[in-house]
Amino acid sequence: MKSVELSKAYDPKSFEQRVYEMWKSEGHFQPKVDRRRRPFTIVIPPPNVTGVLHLGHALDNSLQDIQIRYRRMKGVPTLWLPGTDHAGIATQNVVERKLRKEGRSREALGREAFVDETWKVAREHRAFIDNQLARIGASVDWTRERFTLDEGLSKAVREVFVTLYERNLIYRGEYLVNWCPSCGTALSDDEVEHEDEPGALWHIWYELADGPCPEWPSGRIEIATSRPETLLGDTAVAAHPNDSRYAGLIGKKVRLPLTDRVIPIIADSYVDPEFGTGLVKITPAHDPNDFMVGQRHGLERINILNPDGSLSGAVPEKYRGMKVPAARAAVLADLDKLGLLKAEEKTVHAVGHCYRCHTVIEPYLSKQWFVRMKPLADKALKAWQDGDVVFFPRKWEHTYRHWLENIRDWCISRQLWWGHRIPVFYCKDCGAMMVSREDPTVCTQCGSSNIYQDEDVLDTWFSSWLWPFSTLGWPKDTADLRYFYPTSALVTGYDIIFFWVARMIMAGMEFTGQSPFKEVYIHGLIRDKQGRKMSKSLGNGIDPLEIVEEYGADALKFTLAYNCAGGQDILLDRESFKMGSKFANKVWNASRYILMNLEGRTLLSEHEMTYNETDRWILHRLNEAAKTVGQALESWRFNDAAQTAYSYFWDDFCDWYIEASKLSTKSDDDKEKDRATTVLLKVLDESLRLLHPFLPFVTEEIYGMLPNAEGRLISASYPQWAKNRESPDIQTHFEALKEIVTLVRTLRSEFQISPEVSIPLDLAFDGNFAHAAFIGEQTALISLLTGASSVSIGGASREGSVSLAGNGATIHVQVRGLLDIARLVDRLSKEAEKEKTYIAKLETKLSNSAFLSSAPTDIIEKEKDKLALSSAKAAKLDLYIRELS
RNA sequence: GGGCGCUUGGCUCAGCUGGUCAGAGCGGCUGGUUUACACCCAGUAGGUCGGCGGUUCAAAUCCGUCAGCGCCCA
Repeated sequence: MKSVELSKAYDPKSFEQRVYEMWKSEGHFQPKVDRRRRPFTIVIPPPNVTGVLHLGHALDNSLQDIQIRYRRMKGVPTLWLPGTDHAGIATQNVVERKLRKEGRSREALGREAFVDETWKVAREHRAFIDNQLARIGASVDWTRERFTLDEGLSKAVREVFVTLYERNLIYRGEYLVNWCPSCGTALSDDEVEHEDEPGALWHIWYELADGPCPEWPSGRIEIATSRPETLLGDTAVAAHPNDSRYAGLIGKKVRLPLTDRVIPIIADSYVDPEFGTGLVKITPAHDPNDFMVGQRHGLERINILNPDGSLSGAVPEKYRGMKVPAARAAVLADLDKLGLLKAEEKTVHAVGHCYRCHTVIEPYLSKQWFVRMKPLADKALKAWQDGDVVFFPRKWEHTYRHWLENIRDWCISRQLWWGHRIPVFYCKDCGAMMVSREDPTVCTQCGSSNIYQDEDVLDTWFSSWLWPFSTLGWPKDTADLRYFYPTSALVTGYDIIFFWVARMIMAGMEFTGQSPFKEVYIHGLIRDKQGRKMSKSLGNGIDPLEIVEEYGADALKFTLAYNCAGGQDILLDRESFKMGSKFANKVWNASRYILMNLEGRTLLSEHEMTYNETDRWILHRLNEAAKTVGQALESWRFNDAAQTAYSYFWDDFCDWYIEASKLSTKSDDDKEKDRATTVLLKVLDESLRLLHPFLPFVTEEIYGMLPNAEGRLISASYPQWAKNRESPDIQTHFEALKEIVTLVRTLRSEFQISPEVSIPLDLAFDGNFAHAAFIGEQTALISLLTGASSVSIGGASREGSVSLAGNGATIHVQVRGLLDIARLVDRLSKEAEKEKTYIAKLETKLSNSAFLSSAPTDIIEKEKDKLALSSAKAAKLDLYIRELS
């Protein structure tokens, strides 16, 4: 057989894209549907079509890829469905910015042309995102890629809207909504981010309309507000009905400052008598609480804002057109001039911002569409209570439950052009409203053709919440839907549990009667080393493609998985990815070594193979690793899985097994060289399988060069734990061997005995040493690993030797002449000291009658064993010290 | 105001259901050109597991409390 030459350096750029294209063109990403087997399905959390994948996406997709590859190799029909989200507000903003730069505008273009333009941009960006996904190695089934605005998905959206309307779960009404003046649209409560900001509480005098009176001689009352400009829309002042201070004022009127209006003083239990002065201005059109007070008291709602956030015609002339901050300043200045501004008290309060553009949100009165959430939430809660959906880690179930139990109706209409148009039509003649699956041509009430469609579009999340089944064909009863739905798992970050995860479960329950996925794995967020969220404005973001360029996609994936523990956030910088890169390099070089030594070798067939002790040891280790990795992946412990694979490959396979194999491969015995090479290739083959989910590219590339490999690694079988691979005895024997080797190496290192100096070793065993027979057969190996000139068992002259104490074994090393004896004595003394401290601890424990009577017997036995070992070791150390002195 | 998380060697962090779990990677230090790998090898550096109290034969691991940091929801 010929050797296989791998390039000297691991260079992921030279093969990653080629390998990806190969997988894709050979159809490995497509599920091999087998009706008899339950499939493993994940739908990708669809990224914004006009966005760019950041490290968070890289993490999310790496984790999904690992799971998908693992299941695929286990022979499970596996589907990972990719796609993108039209992201209404974000995308519209992107396109509007682009238009502005070109000197154009949405308004000038008109709706139709603008939507066309947006489609163009979306298509371009989508190709960009697809490429990013491919570059990080996502093994998604591109033939099933979906977009939330696809025809089928749009049909699903419409079906859901109409059905919910028919079930009386969608309604339209005029309410206070969260309004983003910059985006010019309403938002749902979840799309508002609250931040504490420095502000103030201004105390303002409101004068009684009828002047001073016996009940209120001062003739004026003090109101505290954090938003003084809204007083222009006040329609009442309220006190708590039980607040005796103001009992005499209820029913009287005050003159509203800066206006010519007179408004009543009312009593409402919403008012907190402890807060401020206990008197509150009521602005029903600009505060959610005031809105409800207004409803109870039939107060007028005066909307003082225009959609762009400027003050409307409802306010006195001089304030019209001012934006809120300017209006606030003007109102305060004017109040001060009039002597009506009593005081300014600095405070901090939570201010809502738009999650897309960070503009301050205004409560704004408008007619919008809402989903009645309570009935949907109840079903989603039940799914969780019944165990139909399980969160990993479990703690997120509290967040999920809390949100659902305190659910508020969902404002789903958006004043945008990009999105699913609301399927509601109005008749201009008779005013009828039609909610229908198909576009009507005439009014169903009066037959008039003078009808028009609602101008607004739906919240993007109104399509995202259908994603797990709309992507599989729903509402049609497709083969994919029947086979792959409900999906197996959802992988995402905790930041969208409300937005997305909970709503998907609601929609799944309502429309398919099942939770759309069985397991939800919630991972942490990627942050920089200071713990800050990565963001454009901070400039601390890391582009995953830059990492792919610098270190390779495998390094990216492995590093992320290795650091993904529980649901903890992951703190990273560019340097962090060296970890994965070094590991991939190690895999490359270990393989390179094995493949470069095939020259002239003949591989043995299965039936002529024999395994020596070291072979059985590594097969045992591999077997254990396969078991641990599998269990870890199935319980979503990515770090445990990655760490197990890492230490198996590096520590066991490279540092010990390959080194040990040189005993055979560098021997003169051709038969033995053939045998050893066969085992090396076999173990390498299985190791590559074990590592493939974490390092897909490099393992596939190497696998392709194995002389006896068949097919592609991506579709090869995953190592499974097997009983007949177990060799627990050899495992403990080998641990004893490693201890002996390490003792000698440490001696060499500490006393700087150069590698050229070959030293004779003689081993002696305690009477009850369980590994004596094994060690006795491994003298050649010990010699190789320690650089000893000879290894004998009990008998060599101890003249001129120093002694090293292991657990049950003693190594006599013929180097006394080379050592600084005083230093050796010092070292042995320290070691003996440590041992004695440990012994004392154990003795205390073992003389404690409470311990002896309460602890399980196996624990007591273990402690006794430890004591015996340590005592023997301490005794030996003392002996050696005496011998040297 | 309610809820959650974090505080382990210089740095970033693992440690599930309490008894070799005091660990990893990076960094540091010592020594290495044995033709797989210097993205390497061998060895090494001793951190009261935030403070206090409790439960237990036994706690980094459970409970309480305090302090600091962070997040989510009001």
